[in-house]
Amino acid sequence: MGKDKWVTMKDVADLAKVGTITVSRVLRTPEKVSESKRLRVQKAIDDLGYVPDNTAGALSSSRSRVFGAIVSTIGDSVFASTLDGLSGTLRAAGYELLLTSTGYDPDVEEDALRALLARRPDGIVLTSTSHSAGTSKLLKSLSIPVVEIWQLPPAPLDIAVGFSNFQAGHDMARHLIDSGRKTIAFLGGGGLLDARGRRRREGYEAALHTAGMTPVTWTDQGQAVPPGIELGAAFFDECLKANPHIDAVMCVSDTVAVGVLCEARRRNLKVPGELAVSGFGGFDVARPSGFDLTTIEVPGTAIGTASAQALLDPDAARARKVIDLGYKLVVRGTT
Amino acid sequence: MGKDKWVTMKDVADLAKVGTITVSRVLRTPEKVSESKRLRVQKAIDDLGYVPDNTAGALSSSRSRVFGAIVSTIGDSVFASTLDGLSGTLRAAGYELLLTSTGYDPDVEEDALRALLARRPDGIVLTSTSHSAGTSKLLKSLSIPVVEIWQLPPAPLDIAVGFSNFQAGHDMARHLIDSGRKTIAFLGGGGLLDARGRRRREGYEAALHTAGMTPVTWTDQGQAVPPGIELGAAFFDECLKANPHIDAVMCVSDTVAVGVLCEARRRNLKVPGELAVSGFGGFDVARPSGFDLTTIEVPGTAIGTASAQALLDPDAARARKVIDLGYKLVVRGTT
DNA sequence: GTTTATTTTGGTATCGATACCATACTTGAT
DNA sequence: ATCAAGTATGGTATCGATACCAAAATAAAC
Repeated sequence: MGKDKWVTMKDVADLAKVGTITVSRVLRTPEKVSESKRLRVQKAIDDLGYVPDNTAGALSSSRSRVFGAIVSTIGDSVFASTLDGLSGTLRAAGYELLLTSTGYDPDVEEDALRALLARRPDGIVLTSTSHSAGTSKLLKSLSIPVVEIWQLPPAPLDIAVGFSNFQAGHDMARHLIDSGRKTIAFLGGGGLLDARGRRRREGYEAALHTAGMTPVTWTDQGQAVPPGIELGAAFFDECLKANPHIDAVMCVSDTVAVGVLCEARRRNLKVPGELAVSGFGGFDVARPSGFDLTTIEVPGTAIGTASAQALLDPDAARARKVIDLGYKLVVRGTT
Repeated sequence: MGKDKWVTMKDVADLAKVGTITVSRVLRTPEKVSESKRLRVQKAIDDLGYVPDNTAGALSSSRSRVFGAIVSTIGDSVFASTLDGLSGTLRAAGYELLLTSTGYDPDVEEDALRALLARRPDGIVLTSTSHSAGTSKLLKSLSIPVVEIWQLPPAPLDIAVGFSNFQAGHDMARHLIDSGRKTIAFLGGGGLLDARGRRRREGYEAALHTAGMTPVTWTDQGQAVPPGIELGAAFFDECLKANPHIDAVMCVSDTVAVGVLCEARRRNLKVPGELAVSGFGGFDVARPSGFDLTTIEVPGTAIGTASAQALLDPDAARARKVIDLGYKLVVRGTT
């Protein structure tokens, strides 16, 4: 076992023959310390292998230099790119990321938030935009920046970074309508758990409504996890039984779309001749699958870096309030 | 905006007419407090909306209830499942996870570690097993558990959780040899960055050597990121030019294997008739791709939960030192 | 050379919870 | 009724860094 004693700032100060506060300044605001002392202190730090204690610093300065993030799952590749962007940008600025996942259980969110707040973070990132009453109350009482990412909420609590799922769903539906499809179904996005998918579906419904068409949606209300490939195939199978003359399927995600495409291939349906298929995501399973899927590409990493900047400079971000990074409708071979 | 004042433990104690220490005990060791006082304190906590300050608690108890993790990238789906397992198990035990990514830059590791140690974590998880001299020195001087995950190192610093990449590479090569392949190439795993992939390749080389066969490896030494699908296809293309009579390709990852399979399809090579292809990973792109890929499945989530347990009960874990969770050779349609 | 502005430096109180020790209060046994 | 053993409770010092203010050193201005 190693030594249990940490070198303290006082040890460094004594060795360098300065006051502790000077050591503190060398680390935080080196430009305010004369060169000679700065070098002496730096040498003492190196010699002793001093590692500052931020828990103490956080207590006295009430700035923890930590940001908290609450995501549904880390494994969800959607958030993974965002987290990379976030963590990278924050680390470069000397901050750390405290990560909590709720595992798609909305009841966990408030608990997770309380646990996070106990660490007195300098800011919080949330990936969900609908919160329980307790959560909202808690968030509103905070004086730290709160950044809601991915889905742009109608009334952001503080700062929002993302894009409009509704608009994206609407655009994709328009694309299918404009390319002459007559019966367009929507698969997935039913669960209350996934507000983002639901908004996409609502965009789809609005577009069809405007065009005088009847929405056909197929979803498993009770799902506890986001639908996978198998589920996509099954949805499509059932959906086709109920509505045989469907000529386009808009999917809540690329994963579901790949399932549909597999099932379509099995049935020898010509894509896009007899059936158009679209996805959503643009960076997960679509490319490796080899299906040349029409999809909506979302700016995952950009959301990460933009929200990091919002956390680091909340006033600048608050001036904009809602930072819409848009998305890209990528038309490829399946429509 | 909002109020800037946090409710303190003293406020709760005053309202409940008890000492601060009793409030502390209600939160940490409720069984040591009489029922009447416990209820009174609990009510005061709820009424005031008290959120404890763990930064203060960490300072006085020198237990931060935070664990640190250093990963190469969060986005890498390989670690994502592990992180989910880790974070989930830790949160259930009342701990938080401080996450840092090095972005495949080994020089960053020591910096990241220092930054992490400044938060005085109760334990550390590392995804890399070869460390700089400075990093090793730092790690050895710690009295907290250090868990190295994924690749089992020959000499673990403290506790190791994972499986043997060498053994896995060896097994897969044996499988190809046993099924009668004569010229087996290995794609990828060359970069110094990816110690895990390199170990797989070394296992492959050992197996071929034992069988009296000549290894054919193809890799881009200078790569800064793990090879993707396109690179897999390109590797295979070049490799085939140099060695036309290859009848099996063992890939460092599923992603590379999918690239090879795409290229093989383009060239009308019969799989597995003319060419056998194997991957590694078992949970990322292989399934969605629709190729029925023979691969090695690795216990991603299990590594996460097992390392969480190791952090929470280091003494039990240290008794085993190395926790080998194994892997699964899954023979499917491509070999 | 003296005064004024500016920079550099250190002492001490403080942040909020917990450890440690001492005291008050139970309970059960004699 | 008394004492021992155990449990419940509170007072106070403490963790390590930073804020705040005051003092000292230096530079600039006349």
